[in-house]
Amino acid sequence: MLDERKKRVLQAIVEEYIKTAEPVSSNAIMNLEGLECSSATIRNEMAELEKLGYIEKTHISSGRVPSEKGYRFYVDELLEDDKITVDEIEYISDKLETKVNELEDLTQIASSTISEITHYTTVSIGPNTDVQLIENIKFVLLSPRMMMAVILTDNGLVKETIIKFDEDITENQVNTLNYMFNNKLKGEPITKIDKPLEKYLVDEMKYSVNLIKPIIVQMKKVVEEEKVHLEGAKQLFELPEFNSLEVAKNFVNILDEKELMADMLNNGYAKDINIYIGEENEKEELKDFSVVTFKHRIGNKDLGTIGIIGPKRMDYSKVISVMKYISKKLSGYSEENNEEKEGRENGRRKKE
Amino acid sequence: MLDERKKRVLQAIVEEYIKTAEPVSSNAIMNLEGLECSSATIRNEMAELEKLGYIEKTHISSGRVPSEKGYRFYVDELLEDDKITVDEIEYISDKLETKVNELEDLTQIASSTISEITHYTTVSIGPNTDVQLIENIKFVLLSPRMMMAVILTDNGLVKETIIKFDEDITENQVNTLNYMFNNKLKGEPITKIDKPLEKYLVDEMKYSVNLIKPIIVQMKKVVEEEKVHLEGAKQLFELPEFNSLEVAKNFVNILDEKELMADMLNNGYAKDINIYIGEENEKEELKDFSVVTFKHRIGNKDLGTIGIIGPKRMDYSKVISVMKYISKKLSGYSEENNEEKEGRENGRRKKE
DNA sequence: AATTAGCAGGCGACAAAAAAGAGTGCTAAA
DNA sequence: TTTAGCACTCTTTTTTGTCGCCTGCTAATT
Repeated sequence: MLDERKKRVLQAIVEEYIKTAEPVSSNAIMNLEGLECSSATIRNEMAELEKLGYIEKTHISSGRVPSEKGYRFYVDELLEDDKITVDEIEYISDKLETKVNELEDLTQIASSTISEITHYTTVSIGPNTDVQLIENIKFVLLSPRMMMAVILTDNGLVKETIIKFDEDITENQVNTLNYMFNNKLKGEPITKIDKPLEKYLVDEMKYSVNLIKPIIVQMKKVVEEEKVHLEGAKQLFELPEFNSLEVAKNFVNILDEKELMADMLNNGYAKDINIYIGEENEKEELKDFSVVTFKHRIGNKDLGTIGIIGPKRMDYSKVISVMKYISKKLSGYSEENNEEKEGRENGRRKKE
Repeated sequence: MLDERKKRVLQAIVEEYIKTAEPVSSNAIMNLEGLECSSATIRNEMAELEKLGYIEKTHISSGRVPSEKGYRFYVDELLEDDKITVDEIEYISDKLETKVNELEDLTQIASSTISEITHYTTVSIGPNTDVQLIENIKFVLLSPRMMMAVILTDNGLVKETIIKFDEDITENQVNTLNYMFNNKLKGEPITKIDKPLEKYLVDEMKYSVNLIKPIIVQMKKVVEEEKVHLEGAKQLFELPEFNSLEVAKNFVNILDEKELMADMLNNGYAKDINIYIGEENEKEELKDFSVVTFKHRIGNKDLGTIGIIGPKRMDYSKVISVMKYISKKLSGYSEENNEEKEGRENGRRKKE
C-alpha cells in the first residue's frame, strides 16, 4: 500500500498531467499542498512510484507520466468528485428542463450537455433491447398497401415503422392484427418479435405469410436498430495529443463505425458508471483513449447509455461530477414520468 | 481561348495531379497522348497557362498545380464522364436494388454507395421542405394524453411524431382533427403547418389552444427537421492532403456541424448536379475542399440531395459518372413508385 | 516561326552536426 | 530522513551542407 505522501505525489502528477499534457517534473509539483519538501525528496518518491508501476518516463531523463495503473489507482482511490461549478450546475439544470416529447430526446440532451461541459466527445444510444418490455402495439393502415406499426415500451419509448405489402390489406385484417399482437406480446420483451413468432402466426394461427412476413421483418429491424448519436467530435482535436496524425486518424475511424460504438456502450458492466482506461477498452482502436460510460435512467427504467470519449488523461473528476449531477437531476423526472404512465394505463384499461 | 495543345496540357496536369497529388513537371506529362513533343515545349505552354491563371507553382522551381480557375475550366470544358468500370456498374445496380420500405432509405443507400465507390465522404439530406406537398395526415391516439401524427407527402416520404398533451383527449377529438387537418392541408406544402394555421384553428374554428398548440409545435418541428446523414468520413484521412493537421481539423469541424451541411446542400442552384471548387464554396470552412451536390429524384419528384466532399483535386470525372449512372438507375424506380402511388390514391378515394 | 537541347540557378527535402535545455540519479552533507 | 549540488542523458531546436528536381533561358535546329 502506498503511504500518504506517495499518494499525494501520484495525485499531483496525474492532475498536473491532466492539466498540461506535459511530463511532470519533480520541480513542477513541489510546494503543492501536502508536498512541502525539496524536489530531491520528490524525486526519491517518484523513483519508487515508478518501480511500483504507477508512473512512467517517456525517456530516461524526462519528467513522469501516469501509467494506466496510475490512472486506475487515481480513479479508484484519489478522485474527488465535486469538481463542478455553480455555473455548470445552472447550465445543466437549464438544459435538462427542456420539454421533450420523446424520451429519446432526453438522452441526446444529456449527451450534448456533457459534451459541452467537459469538452470531450460523447456518444449515446437507447436502452438495451432485451430490457425493454412491450406495453402496447398499434397498427394503423395508411393506404391499402402501407401500414404503420407503433410499439410503446414500458420505459416510455416509442418505435415506429412503415410496412409495405404486395397486396391490399383491409381494416379488418388490421384489427385482428392489433388484437393478436397485443394479446401475444404485451408485457414481453421487444426481442420476442422474431422468426419463431412469425412461424407461430403463420403455422398455428393460419395467417397468410404474405401478410405476416413483412411485418415481422420490418418490426424486427426497427427494434434491433441502434441509433447512435454523436456529439462534439471536433473538440478532441483541440487537445495536444491530437497533434499526432496517427491518433487523429484512429479517432475518426472510431467515429465512423457506429456499430463499434454501440457495442462499446452495450457491453458495460452492471454498474451505472464504468471507466475504461486505455488498454482496458475491448476495442483495439480505443487503446489510446479513455471511455466513461454512463447508464442513465428515470426511476428504475433504463433510458440509454452515454459514453464519453477522451484522452487517457481525461479529467475524470469533472466527468464523474457532471454525470452524478445529471443522474440526480434525472431522478427528479421520475415523478412526472409516473404520472404519465398512470395516464397511459388508464387508456389501456379503457380499451380492454 | 486556349488552343488545343494548351487544353491538352492543362488536362494532363489536372489529371496527373488528381492521381498523384504531387506538383506536375513538364517531364511527367510529355509523351502522353497528344503531347508528343519535348519537355521544353511543354514548359513554354505551361508558362503561358500560368500567366493566364490556370496553373500555379508551389515555389519557384516546382512543378505545376492546377489553380481553382484551372479546375473550373477542366470541369466545364475538358471533363469526360465515362470513367466508370463494369464492376462499379454492377456494384451500384446491386446496391440500388435493395428493397426499401421508406424512400428515405434509398437516399442513404445511394449516398453510401457513392462514398464506397469514390472513397470520398458523402452527406445526404431529405428533399427541401418547401417542395413537399401533403398527401395525407393521420392522427392516432396512443394513450389518453399521447397522440401520434403521421404525414404522408407526395414524394412518398413519411414523417411521424409523438405529441403529448396536458389533458386527456377523446377519440372524437382525434376524428375531427383528422377531418379538419386533411380538409385544410391536403395538397398544400408541408410548410403550411405553421403559426398562422394554429391561429386560424384556435381563433376561427374555436379549437382549444391546449389541443392545437402542441400539435402545431411538434409537427412544425418534425417537418423542419433536417436529418443529415454522413458516410465515409474516415476515407478522406487516407489522402495525402490530410497530412496537414490544419486540413484534418477543418474537416472534422465541418462534419461536426450538421446544420452547416444541411445549408450547403439546400442552397444549391437549380441544376441537379452542382460543383463547388474551393473558394466557390460559401462556407469558409470548405475553402480547401470541393463539394459536388447531386439532387436525386424519382420521376420529377425531389427525393433529397447528396453531397460529396473531397479534396479540390477530387476525381470529378469519376464522381460525375457515378452520379449520372445512379440518376439513370433511379429513374427506373419511377414505374414501381407510380404503381405504389396509385394504390395510395385508391385508398384515399375509399375514405372520402 | 516553332521546336528543341542543354545548362545555370533556385528551392525544397533530407541528413548530419551542433547547441540549448530540461530533468534525473547519485553522492555527500545537513 | 531530507536536501543541495552536480554530472549525465536525452530531447528539441537550430544550423549547416548536400542532393536532386524542375524551371527559365539561350542558342541551335527544323
